[in-house]
Amino acid sequence: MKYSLSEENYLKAIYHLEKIAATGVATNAIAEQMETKPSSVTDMVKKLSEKDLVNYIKYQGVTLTEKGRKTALTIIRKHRLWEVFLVDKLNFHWDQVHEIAEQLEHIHSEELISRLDKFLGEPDFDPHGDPIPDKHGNIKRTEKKLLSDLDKNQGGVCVGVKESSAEFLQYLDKKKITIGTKIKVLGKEFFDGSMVILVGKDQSFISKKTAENLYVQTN
Amino acid sequence: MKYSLSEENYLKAIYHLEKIAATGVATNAIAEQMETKPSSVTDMVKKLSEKDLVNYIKYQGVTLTEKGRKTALTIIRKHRLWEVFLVDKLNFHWDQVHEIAEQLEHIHSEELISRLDKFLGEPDFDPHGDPIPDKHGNIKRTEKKLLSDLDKNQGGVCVGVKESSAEFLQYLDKKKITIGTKIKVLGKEFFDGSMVILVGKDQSFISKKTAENLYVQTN
DNA sequence: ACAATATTTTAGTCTTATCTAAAATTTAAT
DNA sequence: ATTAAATTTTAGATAAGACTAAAATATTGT
Repeated sequence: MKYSLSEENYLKAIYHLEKIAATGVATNAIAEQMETKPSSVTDMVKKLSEKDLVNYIKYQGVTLTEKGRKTALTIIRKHRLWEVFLVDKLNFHWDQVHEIAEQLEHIHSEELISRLDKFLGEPDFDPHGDPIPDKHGNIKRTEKKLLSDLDKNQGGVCVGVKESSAEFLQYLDKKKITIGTKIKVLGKEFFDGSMVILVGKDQSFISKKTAENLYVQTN
Repeated sequence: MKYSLSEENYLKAIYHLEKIAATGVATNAIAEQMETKPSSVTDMVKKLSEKDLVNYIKYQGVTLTEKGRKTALTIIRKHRLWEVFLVDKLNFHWDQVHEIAEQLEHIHSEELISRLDKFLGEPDFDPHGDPIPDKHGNIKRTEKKLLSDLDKNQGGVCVGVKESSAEFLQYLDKKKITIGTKIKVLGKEFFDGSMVILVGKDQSFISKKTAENLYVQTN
């Protein structure tokens, strides 16, 4: 099945919101995510429901059906594979690729994605450390922690970011932190949650907010 | 300026039709090319005229303005660069890439195309032998050339013969080559100047002498 | 419990791009 | 030079997706 740009974007948004909200995803939440109005969301959600992509009961929010989840995951797969292409092959910086990938993710061609995947070496993670679903929609789940949850002297490898705004990514760059960077907590200030950490060989000071948006793999 | 998918497709169609029709491009011709109805064309053409992309006088067909031509050429540039990507990097066959490139050509990002161009080695021709406009919309305008002067992978349309003996013309007939036939150079032998060429869908072997007597148009 | 507030849905409108049917204009034929 | 035929335009309708304003339902605070 081929879905419209709008339908695909809604599915993606609902998928991401479903991970956060334990209950059915609220109309208002979708509206905010999509930068549209709640009434528009209601209309679209009805249409997606007709197509068996979401479960929808009036006033009770939305959940993805299996079909909807699979569809969302193929779009996310495409988005992340294109991001790898943009960074690895075209040498874009990791904070420049989101907007372009938002467009590329809607190109319809299974063959294209299959070949792109091979061309890129069948990567498991995108440039922000997010996992790339395989063609069946399976995600390689690795437990990752927020840097803010590490204790003093604990260390790990940066594997992703929670927030991926260009501002934050550029800030991380300035701090010489990127996917794969080794980090160790040298000190943690109790009163404001700020940290002194070791980044490679240099000390760095980061705020609680930063630590709460950086995922590390500890092993 | 950013134009809609539909607007871009109309501009492209008009560009291609303008090369054939000496006069203003007919509404019906556009409708056929776009697989739509003449009345739809009239509507769109009015809109393009408002935006100063085409010159339009009722009942007298359309021509592209300078702005329209430039815009059409950037879309064609994108289309052809993506085709090179699909064939050279993803190993698609040259007859599989058109449909996918039709989608990719509408991705909006100058930076992307600039980097893609570099990544591909700034190619001058697409996999079908069509020339790739540069970022300013300039096409390597090659008026009619001798087939023997073409490089590998370059293509063109047969537009004439240098020698017009019956023998030669009969030979061309046997080779299924006539005015308007599309030809692409698949291989060129250095030592005797002979060529393997694609005539329509079939391969053919021709001598240097033959190639030196065939004019092709490469744009 | 029940009023106040927040959320969600409905109803009706708008825009873009398309269509059909009918009218206007141009081109071709005798 | 008229008429017939083909082309093009207009007028009005439709579908997708979004919006506003108002109505319906849920949630919250006391």
